[in-house]
Amino acid sequence: MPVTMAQVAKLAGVSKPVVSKVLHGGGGNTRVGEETRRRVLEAVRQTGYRPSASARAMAQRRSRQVGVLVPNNPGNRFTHPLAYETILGVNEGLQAAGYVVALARIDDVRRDLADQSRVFKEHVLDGMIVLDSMPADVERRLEELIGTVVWCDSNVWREHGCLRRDEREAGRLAGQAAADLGYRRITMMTYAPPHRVHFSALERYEGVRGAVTAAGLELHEALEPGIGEAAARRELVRTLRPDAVIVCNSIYQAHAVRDIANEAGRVPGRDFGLISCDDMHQLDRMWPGLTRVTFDRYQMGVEAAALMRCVLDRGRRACPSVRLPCRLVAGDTARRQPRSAGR
Amino acid sequence: MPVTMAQVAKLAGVSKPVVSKVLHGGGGNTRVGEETRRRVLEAVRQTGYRPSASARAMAQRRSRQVGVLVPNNPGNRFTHPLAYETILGVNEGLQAAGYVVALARIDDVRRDLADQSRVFKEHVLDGMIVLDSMPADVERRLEELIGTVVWCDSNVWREHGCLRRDEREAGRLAGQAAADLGYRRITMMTYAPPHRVHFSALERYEGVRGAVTAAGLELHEALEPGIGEAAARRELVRTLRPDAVIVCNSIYQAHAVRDIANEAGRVPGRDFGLISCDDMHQLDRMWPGLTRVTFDRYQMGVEAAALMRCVLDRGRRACPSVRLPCRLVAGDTARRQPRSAGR
DNA sequence: CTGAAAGCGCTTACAG
DNA sequence: CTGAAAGCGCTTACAG
Repeated sequence: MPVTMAQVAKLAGVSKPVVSKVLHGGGGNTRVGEETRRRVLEAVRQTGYRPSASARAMAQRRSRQVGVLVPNNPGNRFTHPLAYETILGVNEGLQAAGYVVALARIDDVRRDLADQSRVFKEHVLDGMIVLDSMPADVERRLEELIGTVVWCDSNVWREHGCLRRDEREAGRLAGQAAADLGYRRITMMTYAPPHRVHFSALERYEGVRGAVTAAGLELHEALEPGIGEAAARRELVRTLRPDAVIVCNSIYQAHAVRDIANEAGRVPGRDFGLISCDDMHQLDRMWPGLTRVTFDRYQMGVEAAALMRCVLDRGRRACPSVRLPCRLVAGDTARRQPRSAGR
Repeated sequence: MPVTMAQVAKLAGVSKPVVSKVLHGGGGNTRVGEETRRRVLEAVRQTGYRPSASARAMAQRRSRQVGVLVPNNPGNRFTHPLAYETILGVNEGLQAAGYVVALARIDDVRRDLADQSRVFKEHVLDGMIVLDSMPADVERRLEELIGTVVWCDSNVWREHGCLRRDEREAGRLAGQAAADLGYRRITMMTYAPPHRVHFSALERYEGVRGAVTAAGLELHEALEPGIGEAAARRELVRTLRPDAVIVCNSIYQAHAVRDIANEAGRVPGRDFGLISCDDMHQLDRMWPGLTRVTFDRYQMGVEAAALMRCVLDRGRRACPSVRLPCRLVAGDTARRQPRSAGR
């Protein structure tokens, strides 16, 4: 049997409210005699008392628990691994404020109420941070189930309570770099669109295109070849030339392109240019030289946590949405091209 | 104000215990009249009632909440990204059994009680799944704070309640492959040891060495060059020959080696052999051709969840530790070598 | 099969 | 500055 507050109170020779005040100062009348406080803390120490979160939650009618909803498409149980960086940032930002972070996955929301996760079926969360985009019906459902939602890196974008990287700027930086370095042929890798396109793909594309056409160049497009698509892979290899640069949407795409190139004995930076609109942690070890737009996803998580606290403490209206900046990292997979015509 | 069980009971014209029984059947005397049950469910539907997790937790003295502890070394806030795969598996396995998964990070345990995370400071968890190894003092502390701990992919290994990949076998498979393919010079990449070496590094090394020496070959070793270490990188490149193979410990290391090679215009599979003892999700997109030992980390999470449920339901003694298998994926970064001497 | 009562361990007004 | 009481929303024996 764990130690209870009543036991601590008894040992300290005070009442429960006093113990409660000593442990969770703040609120209006926090004043407790110096001597009393000492006795209470000593009793806590002696007994090894640890409060019961559920009792507190019940009395206060708030769990001090925030959920993080991660995407989990049926058919791909492990979508969007980069979300983990953000999750850890969220954890840092929330736990520092006394919140516990609970994990939830998108499938949970879609199932019928009967076999839903407790995160949705019961009242467990004070709020939910949604990472990445969700199907529209899920988004609607969420706001009913959980009062307080913060949308992070999601297609949902409103005046308040949302958070995003400036994806258009990411695209612009990548496109600008391609043009500035003097590449003649700029190709952006695109995806075959899934059910619903993530806003970042559109924004990045617009950003790249804007910068490239502003430089008076044409933007080519190419679909990322699948693993088994030998013909498409060969086709891609054919476009790889020293004065051609591939602009990738994601880091996975960049890896895939390097792999396809390597397979044909080609190396980025030497045989063709390669720029990624996105980044990932550990890249400094895996591929430090990749020319890319970098962005601190962990920090995004920390900011999402701050936004959630704002919404929880001061209401949604008080918390304007945030757009986070990004910057270019010059690497060696895209290099300055020799001037073509006489200077 | 959320709907309460009392309101549901009133609307259905029954008492609270009846509602409780209808909603959470099981236990001894679950029998409720068919008509009564119908009325209750109808009332639940009409009111949109959702139980309060904390009230239930308090009455039952269990939170139905399990923590996942992830490593988070000071100085590297984002250690071990692969853990995310396991976390999602844990989530799947536990939420299906009605548990909520909470995240915790190692730093939380080390700090003084005063500013610890609530996950440790209060009673919030029924149990904790530890992913990866923790400093020894943390491990000791954990068992005091949380009664029920499951060790997953950790240096802690006992008769009961632990879970690991068979790392020795992973090394053996990699070493065996290197030898079988006919490479003359086999080099294993090692790390400069950190504070405390993860068991997998030792086991993999032993596995590789066993297989290589059994084949009558010598196992060379090399330290993974850091990013700035130009001399070491050149040195590594010098050892790259068509009849030489590099065996990497981790997937990050494999990427790093490929990067160093590419920098010098070398390509794995053509100019030298490359085998990884480890794998990661999304590799099928990033680097499908890498010859490697594969292992389903997500599944490990699912199994860790099962182990936790076992420990929670039937006690530690009833749950023997588990060692998970792995297998080789033949890729194209390591190829069969031409026979040297006459056949 | 169903209901009334007690209790889980806290916090929050409310008196002193 | 401190204590006694009521209440948070459930579940668990215990009677009927």
